[in-house]
Amino acid sequence: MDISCVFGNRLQPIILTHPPFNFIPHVSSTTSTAVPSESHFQHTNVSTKHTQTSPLSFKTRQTDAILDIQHSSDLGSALTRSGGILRVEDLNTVLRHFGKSQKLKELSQLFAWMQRTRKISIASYSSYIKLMGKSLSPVEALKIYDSIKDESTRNHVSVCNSVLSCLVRSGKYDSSVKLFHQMKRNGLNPDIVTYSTLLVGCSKIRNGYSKALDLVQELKYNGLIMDSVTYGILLNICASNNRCEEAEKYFKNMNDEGHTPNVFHYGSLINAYSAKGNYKKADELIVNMKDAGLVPNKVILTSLLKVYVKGGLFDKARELLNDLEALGYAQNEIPYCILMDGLAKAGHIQEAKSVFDEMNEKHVKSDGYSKGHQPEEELCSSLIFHLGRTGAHSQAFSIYNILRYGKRTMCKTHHEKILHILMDGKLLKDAYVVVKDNARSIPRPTIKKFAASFIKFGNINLINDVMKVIHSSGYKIDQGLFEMAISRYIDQPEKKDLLLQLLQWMPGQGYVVDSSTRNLLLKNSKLFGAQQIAETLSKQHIFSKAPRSGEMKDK
DNA sequence: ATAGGGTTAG
Repeated sequence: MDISCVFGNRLQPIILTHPPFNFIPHVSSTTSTAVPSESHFQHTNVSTKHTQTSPLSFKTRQTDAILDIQHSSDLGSALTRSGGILRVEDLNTVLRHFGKSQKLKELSQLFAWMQRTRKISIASYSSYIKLMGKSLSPVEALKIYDSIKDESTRNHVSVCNSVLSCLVRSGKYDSSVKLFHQMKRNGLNPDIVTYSTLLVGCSKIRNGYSKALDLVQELKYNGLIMDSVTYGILLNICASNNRCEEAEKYFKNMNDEGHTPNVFHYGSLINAYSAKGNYKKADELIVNMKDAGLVPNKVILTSLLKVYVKGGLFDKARELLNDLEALGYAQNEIPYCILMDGLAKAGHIQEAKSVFDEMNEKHVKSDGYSKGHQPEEELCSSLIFHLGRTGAHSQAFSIYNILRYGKRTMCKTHHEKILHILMDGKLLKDAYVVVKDNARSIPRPTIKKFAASFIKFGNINLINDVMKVIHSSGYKIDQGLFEMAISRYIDQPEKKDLLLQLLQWMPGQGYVVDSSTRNLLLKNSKLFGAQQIAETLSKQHIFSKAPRSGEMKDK
């Protein structure tokens, strides 16, 4: 079989890295385990002193040899010293041990030694490919597979299944399907492990549900029997694709076929119910689960919380959250987030806020499930969104501030979002604070909208400050805004000083009033003292001419 | 002897 079909080009055989020894993998499923133990000694230089004088039993010496190889600081000499006494099965155990403890160097060194001394079996290849695929790139695992020259090893189901799982694990669904077809073309009979592996692939892709159904049909057609693992994967797929009835059907089938469901099977089914908020069925399932002697764990109860929230049973959900707290299952933000978000969406803003406050009081932490995510921030942002949408502008702002002054870094887009909410709520002074601190992270159109609304409706005493702040953030103030500001001052002539201040500030920053604003000012100049206005405007005029004459001089 | 699953968060 040629794996190159999977990536389209022929992969470099691994042989190149270990030149003279591993050409002929001298492996077949029959010879590997049938090697008589005495023959091991001809491959290595086992210390004669050890083998002859040791009073220990052969079994004990094997155990010692395993420990020697697992813990030696020099694997090469440990293998020379202790490798000979061991059977292939023992070496496979050590191989898996190195894989489990992430000792990659030792893992490949031992495998190379096993190839060289031909103490290697199908199981060694299956394990090695699986372990390498877990920690290294799948390409590396494929190279290993490609380097296998022995047909019966290459075409072995468990070896192929290992490669399949490497592909699936690294998200290469299409490649895994290609390999699957190649396997069948080579006359290999896929087994239930093959199908389960491919089903896992279906659970990781979009629209995997119908592909999963095809595979189930095919495996049944081939006379294979679904087991509890296969059912587990299928239930998972149903739950995440909103296929509640189908999940129920598979759950029933597996029971009928004599497979006892575990917490994960129950969990998937509850999860399927949670999408629809089917609390009656979920409650019933929890009862069945307890009757079966299983204890609902944190994940199951959290899913149940989701069911209640989705079903609108907020009192029951609140009660369940208390239970979760009592059980120590509410140490991360997830359950609070579920309830809060449900409340916020249903318009129960005050209740959502109180759950939020409670969560903060309890110093709930992120527990690593969030993998680099910032769920606390996400839930805040969701709450801010819902609070803003339902008109609770100042509450939204208080949550923004918790985020802002919390230790976490926050996403720049929050500034813009809260700004819109504050403007909707006419909380312009708060909006001003947000702009002042974050002007550079806010897009120009939003700045413009803010400035316009502040100039029209904000505190008149702060208009000039707003102008200065947005200007120094790099925003070029347009005539429309100046005109609005000046009209506002004209409406309140007692703020004449502020108007003059603005007019005097403008030319220094390269701004001049346009002719219509100028006329507006002159028309109303008696309100402010015609003399002063005229003087200030003429200064602007001089400034406006100055840069142009400067340009001329340069030429 | 080897290969396949494991969950919560719009």
